[in-house]
Amino acid sequence: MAGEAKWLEQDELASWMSLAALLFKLPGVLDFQLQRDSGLSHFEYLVLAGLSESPGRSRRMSELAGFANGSLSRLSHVVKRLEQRGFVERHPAEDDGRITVATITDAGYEMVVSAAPGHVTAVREYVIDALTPEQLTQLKTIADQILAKVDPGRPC
Amino acid sequence: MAGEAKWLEQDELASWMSLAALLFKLPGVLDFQLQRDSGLSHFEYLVLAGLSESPGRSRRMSELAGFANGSLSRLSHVVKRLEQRGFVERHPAEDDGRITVATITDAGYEMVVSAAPGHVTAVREYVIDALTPEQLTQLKTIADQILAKVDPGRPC
DNA sequence: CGCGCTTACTTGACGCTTCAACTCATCGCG
DNA sequence: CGCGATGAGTTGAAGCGTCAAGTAAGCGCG
Repeated sequence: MAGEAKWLEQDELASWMSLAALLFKLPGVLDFQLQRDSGLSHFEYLVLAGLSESPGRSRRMSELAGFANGSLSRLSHVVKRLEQRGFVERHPAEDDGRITVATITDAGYEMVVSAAPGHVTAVREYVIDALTPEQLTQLKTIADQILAKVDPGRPC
Repeated sequence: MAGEAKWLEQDELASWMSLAALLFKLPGVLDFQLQRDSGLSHFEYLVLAGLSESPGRSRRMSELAGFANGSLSRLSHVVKRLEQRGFVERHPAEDDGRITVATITDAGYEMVVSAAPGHVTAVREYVIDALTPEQLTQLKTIADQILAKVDPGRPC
């Protein structure tokens, strides 16, 4: 690789270690809470939440995949499982037969509604309450700056 | 769930969304870089890096699992694959036959040495260079505070 | 109007992680 | 010493994500 790879300074390293630990642990506890209290993976939750907020409680697959930050293939598998569990339905769009529209069922809707408060509470407990309002602002700025480097072509 | 689940305020939500995006994307690009340039997953890298820095380039399995933040079972599978690739060796400890000691081979050592600069460069590019020194300090403080809530029984 | 190209999704196979069983080795205690 | 309990790792099956290939519907141009 690069012949000139500068190792990290002590305080850079310390910051990175803290961030790395955060990157590893926070998703873990949030996933765990959802799975334990609602039997949903985080991705499944995002899918159901996305549908529940969409007009007609429906959305086409590729849009939904983008919303949930996953590949179309992944979404397809997940939606198949959610359909078997009775939380969503799939129908081809009337005007274009290539398009599949996923719709959340009443059972699915109740599932999100019951899962959401616990999830929000967990986010509040672990993140929001741990920080001062000022730190929250700093965090947003920091995260956005890193994201701009990581994924330059994204809105905001 | 909790009857009293307070939803997030607008700016809380915005900060959370940025953090959530970061949590999702940053591990992705870092993993991708390692995989592409060195053919190692992040976990494999951690295992090899952990061994390369240990006295005698060796460490017992359970210690190594803790270091790499993974289960013993996961480590066992991974080390088996790394052994098949010729990067590590496993031997029972002389004084206690229950213990397995993993040792990195020369090939494995060269692999970490060649992988490390690219990884460090990626961290620098995506994280360090995106922030001011002051923000790096803020980030460490923020991450540590969240981690204290998430995982109260951890050093520092 | 028909034939190839593109779009939108689905499917199957493979690899990795997890979970629960299982195998040994060692320790404690009578 | 013997034997159950505990500790350290390993293994196999099951589930999820990814990648590549497959299917089917629309579009476009001769």
